[in-house]
Amino acid sequence: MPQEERTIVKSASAAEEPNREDRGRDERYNPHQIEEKWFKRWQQDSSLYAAEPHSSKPKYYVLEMLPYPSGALHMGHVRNYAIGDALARYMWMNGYNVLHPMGWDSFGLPAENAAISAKVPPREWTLRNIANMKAQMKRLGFGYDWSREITTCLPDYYKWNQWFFLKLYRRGLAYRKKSKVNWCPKCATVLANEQVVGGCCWRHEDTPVEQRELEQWFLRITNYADELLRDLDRLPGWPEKVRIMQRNWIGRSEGTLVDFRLDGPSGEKISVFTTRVDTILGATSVQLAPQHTITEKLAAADPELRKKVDQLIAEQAKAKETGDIGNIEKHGVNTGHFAINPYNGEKVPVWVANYILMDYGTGAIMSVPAHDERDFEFAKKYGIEIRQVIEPSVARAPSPAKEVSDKSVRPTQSGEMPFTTLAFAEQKGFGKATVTFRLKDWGISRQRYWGTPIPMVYCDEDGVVPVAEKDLPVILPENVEITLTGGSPLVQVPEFLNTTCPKCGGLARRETDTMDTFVDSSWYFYRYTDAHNERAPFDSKIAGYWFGEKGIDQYIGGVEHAILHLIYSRFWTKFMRDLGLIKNSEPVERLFTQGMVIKGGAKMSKSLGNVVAPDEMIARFGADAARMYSLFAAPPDRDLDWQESGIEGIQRFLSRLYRFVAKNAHPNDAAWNKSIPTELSPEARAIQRKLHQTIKRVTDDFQGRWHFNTCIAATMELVNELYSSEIVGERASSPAIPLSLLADVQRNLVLLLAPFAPFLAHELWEMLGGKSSLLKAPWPKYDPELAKEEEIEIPVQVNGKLRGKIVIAPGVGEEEIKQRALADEKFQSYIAGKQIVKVIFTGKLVSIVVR
RNA sequence: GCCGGGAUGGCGGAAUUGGCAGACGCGCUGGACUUAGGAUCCAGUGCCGUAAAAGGCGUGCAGGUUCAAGUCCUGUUCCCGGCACCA
Repeated sequence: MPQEERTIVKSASAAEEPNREDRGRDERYNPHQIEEKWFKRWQQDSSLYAAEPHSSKPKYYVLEMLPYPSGALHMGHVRNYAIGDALARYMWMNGYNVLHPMGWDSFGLPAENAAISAKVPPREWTLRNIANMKAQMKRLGFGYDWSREITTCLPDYYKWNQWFFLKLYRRGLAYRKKSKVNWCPKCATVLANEQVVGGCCWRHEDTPVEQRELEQWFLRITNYADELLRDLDRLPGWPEKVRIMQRNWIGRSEGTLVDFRLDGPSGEKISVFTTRVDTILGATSVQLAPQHTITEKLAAADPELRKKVDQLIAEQAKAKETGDIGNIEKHGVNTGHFAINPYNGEKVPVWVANYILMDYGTGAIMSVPAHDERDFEFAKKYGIEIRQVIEPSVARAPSPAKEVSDKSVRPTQSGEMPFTTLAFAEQKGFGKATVTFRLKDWGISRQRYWGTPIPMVYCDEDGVVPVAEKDLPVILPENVEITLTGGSPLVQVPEFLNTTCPKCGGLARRETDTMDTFVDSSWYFYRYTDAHNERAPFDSKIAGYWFGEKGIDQYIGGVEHAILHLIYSRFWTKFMRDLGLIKNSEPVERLFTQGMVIKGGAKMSKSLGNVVAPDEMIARFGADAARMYSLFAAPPDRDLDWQESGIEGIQRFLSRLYRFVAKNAHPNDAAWNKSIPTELSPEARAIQRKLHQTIKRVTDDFQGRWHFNTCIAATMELVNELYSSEIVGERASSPAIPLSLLADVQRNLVLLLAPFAPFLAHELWEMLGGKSSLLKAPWPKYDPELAKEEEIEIPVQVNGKLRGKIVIAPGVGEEEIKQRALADEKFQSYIAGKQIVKVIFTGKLVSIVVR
């Protein structure tokens, strides 16, 4: 690592103190030297972070989301992995058998883009990036079990994607359908609806998505829609925020499908979905999405209408583009045709409107202006009749009752009608109760090279035929030219394309589409448990051990994956359960979503020029400081504003700690390992008390709230106390404290910091004479007796205002405390001559109320 | 527009159950050490006020409940994230 050596030299010279004898070189904290030393040692022992296959210890599976190997880690990764690593180390120290793996989500478009721009084959580019990022992770000291590393773009992994696909196909959960798909002209590929951001490609945010019709493979995630929804209630370890987002994404809605008919010789059906079939007599128009098939037909015969519809489509696209579809200025056009209300035979006008979305429900609605605000707004704008048919009318709309026309049906109470109207519809056969979901089937076909080949074959004789399991994997060919033109590059590879039919042995074509990379990440965490299995994706027993009944103990990642990745993973888990591979129904018991790393209030981005590179931070401050700062600057669930001066502060703290231990470690002294005397001087006792209070605070904040920032702050306080103490700090000429206590304080302090700054902690542990490995040294315990204060300050309020404090010994009774407060001279000016209404003591504070 | 989260000193943040607002870090000010300090150590640092005190004000804004509110309630503004006019 020549680059790092250079920085070591640089930083050493920057802090150089030529020929100063008063401070030995040993006392200066040199993170690069320390980190290099431990880096080398840890390199030599691959079993260090390995999970035990058979263990009497309780298991703990801690997982961070695997990265896409884009080339280098960014600060968001560092933060994510610093959180996970701190937790893994904490659990190791608490005696758990910890599984803490890492891998690479290594299929995907950027590799193809790199192939085009840099002329590097995707595989080579990807593997090079992986090597670089893996080195960065090791340099940062993250404790992963690399023997379980998975790389999704390699055949030993993607073979099982194909295997799963065949299972899905056999169960009818994978199917082909022709459908309009989102087409990104830049990627020259199809995007899932979920991958469209504001009408634009999620990767090319300024490229509007076009619509094309293609034959696609879909996975029937909707078969699991109800279960995916229901089980959200069984995930108390997930942030409420994420559960709500998923609930909204699934979007279950109970209502009625009603068939209107187009008035005219064709009498075509117009199905509408409504949750308020009880208002159907108030329907005064039917509204179609601009892309509706009936819209298309009517427009085909009417050039004027065609023009207007095209404009509506353009408006809708524009609104989607700006992400403002929810706020679209409503426009519509009257087709001049009518639809027949099946309930009363009434003819109502058929409109086409820009706010009706083709991809929700049936793409058509009945418009009931008196009982729906949006319909009301539209009707007012275009002068469509508003007819109230039930009580009450639309909430908050300005009294539409006034505009009820002569044709009003007598209003009934809301809720009276749905049952009878629905029953009537079902009896007459023009409507039925329906549950719709917003969730759509998962389109996984990609017209890309760098992905898992879909293991299907097209034969002129036998049609669509699955590849035989024994012939897996279908290997992705190498040396493929990537072009930007549409269609999959695999079409251009005859050796791949041309094959034989598994059924008849005749000539056949392979499927040239590859799979969405969300397939890879939907089940990767099971593979970690048994990463080298060649006969199955994983062994059920082994996965069963690590997943238990509830899944991964703790999953940590960015909130941006709250919906897609996490809902696909949940679906895949349920599917694998139904296959009999696993017992758990959910993949993740506890989920943690960390905040973003920002700089100057803005997301880090190349265009803003505010990107902070981890390598640079490591070079300047060391890995420990970089990791620790990312935990200190904010609680982990909040956004973190990266401040250079902040990480300098952390480095200062680590230096302070290092110097203290360098000066106060005396492991060869006979008194060092003796037991701590029970009788201590008040000064020594104060240090001991602070230590035990610190252990309590760090443990509580780590365990309960994950507020690593306050954990670290607590250890800072302890170090400050040590420095300012009269008996050990700089002020003390020689330590006037029992060496055994001095040893105890330092050892515990180092243990408390081990999850956050592993390099320095190991170095100091060694300096303190630690023999066993720090990694699995037991987490410190505090003694509540030793943590107890000897005197307690009780604040005293008079009429709600703080007026001073009294000092009491622990154990003094409530009455005495009240009396002491009332009698105290300090408060006489506030209470003398006034009537004391009451005195409150709550255990923390005395409150005197006077009149 | 809907859903979710947030707003606390000059800055990042702390305050875990309604009980001392501002822990810890940064920055700033002063001092010590020093040829030097951008190293290190010590002290101070919410705002107004004062020679110093006393005193007053203070958690986006306006109200409310309470002996007591950053924390609970009602209303409201702004910022961030997500989204779906979802019928």
